[in-house]
Amino acid sequence: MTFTLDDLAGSGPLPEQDARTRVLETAYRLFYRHGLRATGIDRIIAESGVAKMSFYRHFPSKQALIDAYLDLRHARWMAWLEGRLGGSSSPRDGLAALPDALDDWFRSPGFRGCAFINGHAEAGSDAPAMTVMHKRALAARIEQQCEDAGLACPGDVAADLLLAIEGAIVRAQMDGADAARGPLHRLFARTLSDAGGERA
Amino acid sequence: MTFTLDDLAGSGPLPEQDARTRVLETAYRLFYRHGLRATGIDRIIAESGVAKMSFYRHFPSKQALIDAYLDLRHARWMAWLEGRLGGSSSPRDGLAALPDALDDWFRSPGFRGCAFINGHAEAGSDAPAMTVMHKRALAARIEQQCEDAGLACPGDVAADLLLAIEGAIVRAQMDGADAARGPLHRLFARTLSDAGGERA
DNA sequence: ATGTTGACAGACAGACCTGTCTTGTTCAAG
DNA sequence: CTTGAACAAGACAGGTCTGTCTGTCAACAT
Repeated sequence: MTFTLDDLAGSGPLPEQDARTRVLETAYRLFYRHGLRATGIDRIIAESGVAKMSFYRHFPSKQALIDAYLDLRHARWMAWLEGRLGGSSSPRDGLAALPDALDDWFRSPGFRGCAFINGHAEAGSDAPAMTVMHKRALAARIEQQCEDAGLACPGDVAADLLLAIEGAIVRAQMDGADAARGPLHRLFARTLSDAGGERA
Repeated sequence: MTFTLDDLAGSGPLPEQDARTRVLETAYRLFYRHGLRATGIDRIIAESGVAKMSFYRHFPSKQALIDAYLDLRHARWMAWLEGRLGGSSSPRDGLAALPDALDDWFRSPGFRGCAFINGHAEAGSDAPAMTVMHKRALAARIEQQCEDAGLACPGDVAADLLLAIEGAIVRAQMDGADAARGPLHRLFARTLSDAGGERA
């Protein structure tokens, strides 16, 4: 399944959900759209239609909510990647389909870059464990896909692709999806070509 | 000249400088190290040894100081790039020398990513003009270097290199310089090779 | 000598942010 | 029916943030 990543939380949370879910979904939307520091507890509480004490019953602090948000973001992002990677017939085609998948993401209405890159940038000099963890997991997943595809030097290829992915996310965030599309496709084609597959 | 980018403001500002310079240099160091929102006016004032009214005489608001900081950062970064780009004998060698230059930056003590990517991430949904401007200027400079080097499709090559540069900065920031070094060199080599030069 | 200019020191206001507490309501299990 | 858990609404405290204001001082030009 290939649901979009940022649309699904675009509208307000359903009032049918329980308090914790409403808070988390509202935080998911506001944290991603406006940033961690710029989003105050009061706004999350107001927009999720929840009492302050209900919030603090489920999340002992704002930091706990941020952690839960990043956990959820990680789970959804990896599930989205899995859907896009596994949608092709072969592991190598799955890798080759990544640029188009990312391009779809870049053009989705609520796109505002990678939540973990943004979170890391906001965190300043203190190291946020979750953001690094997400990138490590992504790197491991890409490398596994390279191994499954039988590419030469899967570690190097995965590192190259990952660097291109990060660059494309940043380019799309700052200069629009069109600025990332061409370079990302070319860099992927060259890297996969060098790794032993046929050139597109 | 190839001065480092983040070291020079590592120690406190010299008390001999005038108030505006001391404020700006302190902001340069604190904004980059801890982020824009996390750095309060009071701290900048205290660490620069300046009166609050002196600060507000030179900068009408915190946003004005942020703008001045980004201006200074842009000027210094482009000057650094110019020194690294022009240090080689030919324009093409200048491009080929970029991965090593960036690697030096990634390993410099105060490195914490690109100030403009970080600033853009902090700004949230409102568009900060300065951050986009910096990337446009960088793109134009790289493209000009590609033209000077006589490469085929200089626009495409410059876009590819720029995407690799952004990716390397993010990878180095989140996972260390070693995570960026190999992929950046390989992506540069492949791109320059495809553009008509000899392969390293 | 006197006025001007720039700077230092710090109090202060108003807004915002996190987190605690109080009060009242709903609803379901015992 | 009673009891207790989850929840809504909102006051409150303590801190921090930006930006304004009042004084004081030293250098310097007229």
